Amino acid sequence: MATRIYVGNLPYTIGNEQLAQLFSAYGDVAEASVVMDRDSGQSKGFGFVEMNDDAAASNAIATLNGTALDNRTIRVSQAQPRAERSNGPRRSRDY
DNA sequence: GTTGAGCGTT
Repeated sequence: MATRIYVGNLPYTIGNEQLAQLFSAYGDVAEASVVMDRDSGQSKGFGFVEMNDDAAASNAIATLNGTALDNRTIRVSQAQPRAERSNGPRRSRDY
C-alpha cells in the first residue's frame, strides 16, 4: 500500500530531495516532490511524499506533523486527490 | 507563502 502525504508550510529552502531524505528516515520514500511555481521555479511552500509502507507513512506523519523545520511549523497529513491533468475541469466559458 | 498540471491559446 502506498500512502501519499501532504507537507505544508515548508520553507522555500526545502527541495524535493531534502523532503525525500526527511521522510526516508521513517521509511522508504517512493516519491517526493516539492511543488514549485511553474513560472518562477520557486517552491510554493508545500510538497508531497509517497511512501510504499503506509505504517511508515503514518508514523512519519504523526512524527513530523507540527514540528518546526527551519523556522516554520510544518503541516504533515495525508494528501487529497489531485485533479486530473489530462482532462481537468475546464473553466473556459464559466456559465 | 498551506493540497501538485498544463495550455502550445481554445
